[in-house]
Amino acid sequence: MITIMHMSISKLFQDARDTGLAPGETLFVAGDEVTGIFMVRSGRVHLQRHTTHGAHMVLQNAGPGVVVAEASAYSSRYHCDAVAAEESVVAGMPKERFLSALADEPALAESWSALLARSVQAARLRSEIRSMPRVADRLDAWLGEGNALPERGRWQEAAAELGVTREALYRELARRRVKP
Amino acid sequence: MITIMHMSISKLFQDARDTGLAPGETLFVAGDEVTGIFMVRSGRVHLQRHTTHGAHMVLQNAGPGVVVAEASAYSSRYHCDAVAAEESVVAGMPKERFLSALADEPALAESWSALLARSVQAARLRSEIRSMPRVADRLDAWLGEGNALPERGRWQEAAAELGVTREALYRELARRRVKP
DNA sequence: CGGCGTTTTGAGAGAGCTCAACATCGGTGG
DNA sequence: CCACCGATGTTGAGCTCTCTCAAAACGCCG
Repeated sequence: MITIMHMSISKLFQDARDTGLAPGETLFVAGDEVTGIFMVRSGRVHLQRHTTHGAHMVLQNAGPGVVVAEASAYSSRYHCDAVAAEESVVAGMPKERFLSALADEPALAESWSALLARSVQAARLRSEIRSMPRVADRLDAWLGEGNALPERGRWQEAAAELGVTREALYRELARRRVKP
Repeated sequence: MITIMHMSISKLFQDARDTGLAPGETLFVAGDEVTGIFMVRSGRVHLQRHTTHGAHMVLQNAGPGVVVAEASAYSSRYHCDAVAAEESVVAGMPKERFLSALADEPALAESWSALLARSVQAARLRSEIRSMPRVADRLDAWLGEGNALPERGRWQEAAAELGVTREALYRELARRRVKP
């Protein structure tokens, strides 16, 4: 069932305009007007917000088939930044066209609602993970949710997603290597 | 506009069945089958999950007019517990009836999607708050978001919502009383 | 080889968590 | 009215853990 729902939203983006993104390239930043809705075709796009002193926190990790910043469809301006974590391609379509398509097709609207509902659960899970004080607990909960540690050279991204400093994650990983 | 969207979902619950909840009474627990959708009429219902050693964490603070566990509409079973934080009344309607009403009325479906979108933003904000290491920062961010400290006798609830221990919140409040 | 970014490791300080004692308040029942 | 009781608020001391600053060791690529 989930696959079917996923398919119908994907189909809506079939004839959308594709754009390539280089690693680190930004799709939009907080404050920008919301004119389009984007779906990741390949690669990975991070929805993030800046904290104090330059550090950034990941609020959504959008892989292939995932809509970036779903919640912005009903806002006039973005609340976060979106940047490509790697070489990516995103499909974009005008917000008005997207919303009218939902209004015309009830089945599509239901798929969209179900997708938003899963985003709510994902975001709540993230907040649950981040309220754990110990890095070890956060990592366990994150790994237990189907997430996997990225390849070497990208561990910092995992740290940002867990809401901890790089050093703290490195130490935890070292601790696990010697004493699992 | 927000008010209008809010109204239409509320109207859907006009002829729903009301149930009273005593303080501390549970509406449902994690694992229960999702048979109905609930909206808070009066009082306050907390959506929460148990952590280790009995402490609980608030994932949603549903006041009057707010739908409890919106994300569960597309799940077969609940992922969290819902308990009344105070004397409350909730309106419940069968899940099938709720979903078919959305399918029949496009305007209603759009309101529902917009409501889910706001829940996503709220949950993301919560995760942002909880990834702050200092209690003072969490409290500031929480207060800056329209939240207010509850009356005396319910400060622990605020602590649960901020994801900190009671003592930590008490100390921070004491710190602010003497040196604002 | 020489940068540049990532990974590793060290040391110190800060802040929350835990356990614990005690005060305060509200309600109950003798 | 007062003693008792439970829950909430308050404060203290110690521990643990992360954060911060800092300095290396790798690893990759021009």
